[in-house]
Amino acid sequence: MNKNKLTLKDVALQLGVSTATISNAFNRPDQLSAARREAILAECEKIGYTGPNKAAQILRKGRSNIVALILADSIAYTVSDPVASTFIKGVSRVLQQQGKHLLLYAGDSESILDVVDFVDGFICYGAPRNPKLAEEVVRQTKPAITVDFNIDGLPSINIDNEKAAYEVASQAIANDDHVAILGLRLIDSPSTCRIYDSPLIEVESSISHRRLDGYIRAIEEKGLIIENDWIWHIPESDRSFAKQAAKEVLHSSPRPNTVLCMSDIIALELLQSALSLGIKVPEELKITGFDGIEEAERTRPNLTTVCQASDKKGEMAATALLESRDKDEILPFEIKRGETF
Amino acid sequence: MNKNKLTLKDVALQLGVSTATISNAFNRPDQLSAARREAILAECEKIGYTGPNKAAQILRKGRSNIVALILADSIAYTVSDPVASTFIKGVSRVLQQQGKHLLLYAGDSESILDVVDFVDGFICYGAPRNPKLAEEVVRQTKPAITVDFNIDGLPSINIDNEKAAYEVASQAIANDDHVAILGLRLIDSPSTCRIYDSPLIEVESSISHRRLDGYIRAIEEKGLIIENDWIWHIPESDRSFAKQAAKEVLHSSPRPNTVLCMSDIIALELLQSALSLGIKVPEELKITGFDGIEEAERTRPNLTTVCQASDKKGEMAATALLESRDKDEILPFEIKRGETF
DNA sequence: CTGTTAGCGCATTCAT
DNA sequence: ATGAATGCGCTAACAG
Repeated sequence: MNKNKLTLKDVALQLGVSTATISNAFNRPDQLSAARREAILAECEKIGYTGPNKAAQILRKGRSNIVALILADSIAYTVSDPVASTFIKGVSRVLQQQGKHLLLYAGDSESILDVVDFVDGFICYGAPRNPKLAEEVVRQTKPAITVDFNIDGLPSINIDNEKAAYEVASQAIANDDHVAILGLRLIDSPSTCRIYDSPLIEVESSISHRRLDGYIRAIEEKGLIIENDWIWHIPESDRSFAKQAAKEVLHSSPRPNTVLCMSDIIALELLQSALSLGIKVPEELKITGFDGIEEAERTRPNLTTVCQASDKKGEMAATALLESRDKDEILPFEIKRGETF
Repeated sequence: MNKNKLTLKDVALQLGVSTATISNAFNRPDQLSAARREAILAECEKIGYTGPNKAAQILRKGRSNIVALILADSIAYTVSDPVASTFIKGVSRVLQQQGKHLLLYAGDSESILDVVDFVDGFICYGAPRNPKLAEEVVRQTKPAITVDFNIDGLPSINIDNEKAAYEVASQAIANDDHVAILGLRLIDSPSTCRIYDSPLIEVESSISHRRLDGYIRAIEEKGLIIENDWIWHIPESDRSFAKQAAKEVLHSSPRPNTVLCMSDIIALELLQSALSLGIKVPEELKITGFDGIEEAERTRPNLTTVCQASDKKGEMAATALLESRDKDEILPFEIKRGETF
């Protein structure tokens, strides 16, 4: 038994036909008679040739069937985030169904240059932590699509974050409430803190700032105002950061009775902290979340939140990329009324 | 501006040097003077050549820097499983650090043939749902390693599941207990059920069966016996399946007062079901889990479980693959005593 | 329907 | 330290 892999040429030689015929047997059934094709494939099977070398095909065809999913953060962080992993779920479902492969690409990598040549396209899920990646995606020529943020001329998939935030806040807030906001990545700080007068970061296309806009619109519409020291910045949707923020809010005086949270993870930490302090939810504290993760339905009381169907978003992103759709999509959201107000 | 990508040849021509020199400038710094190299790289930067085409490199060098992680199940299922995603976390950390890329490969795919030619190696995390994949992994020649199961001559990474199960069970069980087991993938059934006399599946290398062995050894050592109708089969570590099983156990008579669960997800569902029925844990019901997921520490009461450091396992798997270590590893585990017994 | 040929873009001898 | 030539394994044109 020969350990050296058979090549198309070897096989052609052995079967006494030309390389093109073997190639066609595998790639273009219409180029030869079914009988001949069957015979050839059977022979190949017998001699242990499993088909044309994929590496060579990639070079030759310029297509690999690999799609890169560029994440906002490291892979490590992303796979343990329920929203992101639900998105990945949707993406992977479509890709697998279409015979495509999924390459996970960290948003804090140096560069996409080492995959751009062999990948078929890019799905960018959230603004990559390393902004250089976004620039590189624009500069290259493979199809690409962004989700939850925008890049120059690329099609994008989003929900209307401003409107969603506005709606959930509107429903939660009463005219005489004292409102606080637990925000996500609002300013450039590695730790949880009130934003005070710190400059907001990447304000243009940041979903957090759209949500902030929506919250503030709702607040002002009730005739209230919110000062910057009642707005917290949380560097990432991580439980321990969130817990810190929750603690600060609940121990600040006067204690807010309505807290708008920019993610369910944050809201759940706040909820748990509040309960363990004996604060009654929603009587003494109303809470809204954002995202609609599964865990938020399981808690008691369950969370009122903005449901965005992340898996659908993933499916849509993959589909849009594969069909090279070119227009932006705004996906619907749904306010899911729970028991936290 | 030329939209056609520059090739090594183009650049060589423009700079008036040979292609080999350009290639060496990028790949083999020792083959030319530092000064010359710098000059060439600078020129390349200026004319917009970002380096040798990776697709061509894959063919030429036979290396892509892509590692395939073959999962037991679909990607969709796997990313939302806390144990698996923790494992991925560990893998990805090492890969990123080594400049390797991660291709997620579903265990229910048809075949690995369409990636085997360009991938640098395989990490197989759990026995793939499609057993053909495991065979294909053996037959091919790229480095490969298995985790949580075994394949023929491949190195593997495991914990001693039998011993871990034995230890946690030993600690939990008292001499006059009535014990039940909530098992995972014990028989070939798509739904939750007691195993009765159904034939056990893939008994040899299945971690579930090793755990079962350990549980039973502990039980018998206490002078007890467990009948097959007190052992449940749960098709996958999924909350709704687990909830069903929990319900069955808690409503069976006589109700067991000790339940050994083969995953934390299962244990957590049981815990929650028990509490909502007003059953006191651990006074009326002792529960053990398996895995040591984060959520199991957060619950009240928190779970007594077998902690296996899945992220370390992932790191170890990636490292072992990249360094082509050839021997099996048995990783340590730790019984984490919580409040559920 | 089949065979011949010319690259895809590069890395690596082997000369110089 | 450098340049010319060879082929990694395949596919798409084209010719027959």
